[in-house]
This record gives sequence, C-alpha cells and structure tokens, in this order.
Amino acid sequence: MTEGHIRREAVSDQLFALLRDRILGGALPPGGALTAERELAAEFGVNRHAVREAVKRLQQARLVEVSHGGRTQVLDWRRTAGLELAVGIAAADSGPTVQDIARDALEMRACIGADAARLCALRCSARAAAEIAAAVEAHAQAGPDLTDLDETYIAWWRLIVEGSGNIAYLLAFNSLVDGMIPVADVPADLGAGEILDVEAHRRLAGHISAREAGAAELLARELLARSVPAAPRARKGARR
Amino acid sequence: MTEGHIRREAVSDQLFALLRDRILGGALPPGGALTAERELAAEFGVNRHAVREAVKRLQQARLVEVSHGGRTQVLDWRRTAGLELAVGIAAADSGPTVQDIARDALEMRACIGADAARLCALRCSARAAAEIAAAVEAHAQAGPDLTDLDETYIAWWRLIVEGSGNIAYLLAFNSLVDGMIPVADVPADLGAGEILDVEAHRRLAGHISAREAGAAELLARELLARSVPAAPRARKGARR
DNA sequence: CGGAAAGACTGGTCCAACCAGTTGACCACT
DNA sequence: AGTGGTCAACTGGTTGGACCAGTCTTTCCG
Repeated sequence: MTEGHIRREAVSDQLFALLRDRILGGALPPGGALTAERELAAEFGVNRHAVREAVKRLQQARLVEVSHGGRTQVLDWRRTAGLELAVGIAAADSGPTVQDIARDALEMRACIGADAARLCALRCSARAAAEIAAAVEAHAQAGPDLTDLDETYIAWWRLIVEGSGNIAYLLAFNSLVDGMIPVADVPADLGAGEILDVEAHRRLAGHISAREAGAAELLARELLARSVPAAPRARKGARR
Repeated sequence: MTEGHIRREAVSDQLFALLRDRILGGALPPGGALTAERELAAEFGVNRHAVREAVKRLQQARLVEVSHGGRTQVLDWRRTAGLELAVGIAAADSGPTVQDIARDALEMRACIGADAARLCALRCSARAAAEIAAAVEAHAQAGPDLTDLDETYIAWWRLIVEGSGNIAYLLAFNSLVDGMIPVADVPADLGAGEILDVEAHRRLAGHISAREAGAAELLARELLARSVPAAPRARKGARR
C-alpha cells in the first residue's frame, strides 16, 4: 500500500502541467517548436486527443502559438502569459522561487487593495458600505480556526473590491486569491499584524461609509503593506 | 458573395467563445448545469472532441467545474474568473459595456503602473534604467503612425514593469495589453495627453535613473491618470 | 537558375467504441 | 414504512483509426 492513490488526475491535465512547467522552467525555450502532437502522444503513451486538449490549454494560456499545418511555437511567457500563471511559475524549478512570487503577489494586493478601497469609498452604494461594516463584525467573531479567519477576511476584501465597481480589480483579485492560496500559507504569513487587527478594519469600513476616499486609501495601503516582506530578493537562477 | 468569409476559426474556438459569452452574459446562470457534451455535440452538429476542447478551456478559465460522471456546473465568474477574461466580459451583450471595461482597465493600469515605476526606481539595475532612458528617445522618434507610437509606448512601459522586478505586475501588464488592444482604440483614446508628452517621459526616466522612487511614482500616476475618463458610469443592465 | 508540382510533414475534424465515475430508480429484506 | 443493495442509465475520460486541411520541403522540369 505504498501508493494507494485515490486521486486520479486526467491525462490531459497532467500533460498540460508537465508542458507548462517545461516552458516556464526554460526547458522549452521561446521561439522553438513544440514537439508534434503525434510524437507527444507516442512519447507519453497516450492518445492524441489528450495531447490536443493539453496543447489547446497551453494556447489559451498564451504559452504557445499553434498554426494549422505549421509547427506549434513556444512563446516567451514573460511577454504573453497572464496573471493566472503566477502559480505555475512558482511550480517550475527554474527562475523565481515561491517566496518571490508570494512577495510579488502581496505587493500587487497592496497596490490594488488600496485603490479599490479608495474607489469603494467614492462609488459604492450605501447598502454595500453597510455590508462591509457588517462583514467586519462577522470577521471579528470568526472562530479561532485560521482557515475560518482567512475565509472571512477574504470575503470582507471581496466586498470592498466589488464595491469599487472596477471589474478588472475584481478579476485580478480572483486571480490572486485562487492563485496564491494553494501555494503560500496565507493565514500564517499575514498573521496577527494584519488579519487580527479588527480595529483597523472597523476604521476602514468607517472611512468607506463616510466617503472619505483619501483616508480609506491610506489606511488600506498601510494595512496591506504590513505583510509585504521588505527583504531584498535573491534569485535562484539569475536568468537574463 | 454575401458571406464570403476567408477567416476559418476552429470549431472548438467558436464553441468556446459561444459558451463563454453565454456564461458571462448570464444566459447560463451560475449554479446551473452545462449541457452534456454529447448533447452539445449533437446540437451544434460537431464532434464531441471539439466540444471537449471547448469545455476544457472553460474549465481552465474557471467558468465551469467538471466532475467525472457528474454534471458540469456553471460557476459564478464574478467570484472565480481571472483577469484574462476582461475582453470576454465586454463581448457579452449583458452587463458592463466596452467603455466600462476600458475605463476599469485604464484605472488598473494607472494603479499598477505608478507602483511599478516606484519599484523600478528602487530596484532596477543601472543598465535597465539606461535602457528605459534610451527607449524614451526611441519613442520620441517613432513615426507619425499611431500604431508605431503605440508600440514603442507599450515597449517603454514594459521595460519599467520588468524593471520593477515584480512578476505579478508583469503578468497583469500582459493581460491588460493583449486584453484591451483588440477591444479599445487605445492609441486614439490615450492620444496627445499622454503618449505625445515626451518631456514627461524623459522626466520619469530621469527619476528612475536617479532612484527617486517617490517622484517617479507621483509622475507616473499623474501621467497615467490623464487618460482615465472621469465620467460617472452608467450600466446597461444594472444587474445585482 | 527559377518556379511549379509532388510528397511529407503539420494541425483540425470526424466516427465509433469502450472505460470510469455518478446518479437515481427500483426491489428485496428487515 | 424504512433500510439497504443492485443495476441500469446517465455523465465525463480515453482510445483507435481514418480523413481533411493547411504548411513546408524537396524535387524536377522548363
């Protein structure tokens, strides 16, 4: 019973992850050609249809460019890949580390969150402001379990981002949340300095209700910046 | 010759776009079940593999959740979809308009761009700073063609975002660039107020070279804010 | 030497079948 | 009536092979 796996991952999903990591890790250099579908199918002993599904997903992630009749070309992910690939980059064994990506994500979170709080104070409805204030109390009464705390905290921020009325912020928020959650120990990292400061959350909700956009932005920025590590970054590979 | 289309879009791509728009447009409500693959294949007169490729992409975009044996469930894109879907949301006939999305994207661009300029001044190498300064001149000498101007301008900003050392910013930048370019008339919208102000670009490059992070951030924010429309937003559907 | 034709690739689509999970109805037993 | 198990009818997952539709390379003829 050394390997009694219950979880079964689809063949095309495994293949997608494998090829994605090869591209992000640099094993498949940009500008080069991806192995032909029939050849990949033979190499991994799977059907060509599974290969096609994986390649189609690579195409959607803008990691490759396929052309009917021609060869499938590997793109430079630094120029084409979208925000949703952050997790994959950390998984690849070359380039930035998980800590690097987590730090970058926290920086982006602070930047977007502060502006979202500002816009929320400017544009959200009175009902939305009341919901935000109520969510602070719900968060304050969340159980001692870190997972619960994390969940209520994310739900609270989601209300603010939704209240900002900016769909780009909302989508980026989604990308950050379910891109980082599985990677970093978010509750532990954020910890007491940010998540447990209920009083600051109350003040932020108050600024939003009072339409004090400037104050909301400053407080949000300060609150979110608490968790951004200030240490200088050390790259693994120092590529480029 | 009423419909002499030359463009041939792959069946799975058409199907993906169609289903995506149905979900984003609300025709397929969240929580409901997506039509079974075999049924979709029969309905559209295509092979089931084409349907599968489309559904697989919907899954990757976090618009649906598929489960082996069970039904494929439609998710709430407001809670799960990532930044790369902004273009699709604008394409859907319900909800936000293209102008709404463009405004949101410009707001996000200003937010990210300002912080990227700040971080670039703090962290980029001397060589990168020199490249940025050189790129300003390349942009200044770009042809009268708006497309060229746009291209050099984007290339210049890409250098700054890369110089910030924040991969999340870089990926978000990618998403914004090739998500908005095909939708909005970016060169026309940005216009003289921002793109043609070479002197401001020179000053920003100077701040970065001089490591004046605060000044770089302020100038970048002001520069990028010029193109953000200030008009209040009017929603089409006023959903929620 | 130039260019057109032929062949060998490439990805795109289809058909038909079967494997592998989930669901729910049905029936025997308690 | 309630409980439990069985089974048939779904669902998605995978396979094989065939063919269409483009691209690229080679070859051969003018």
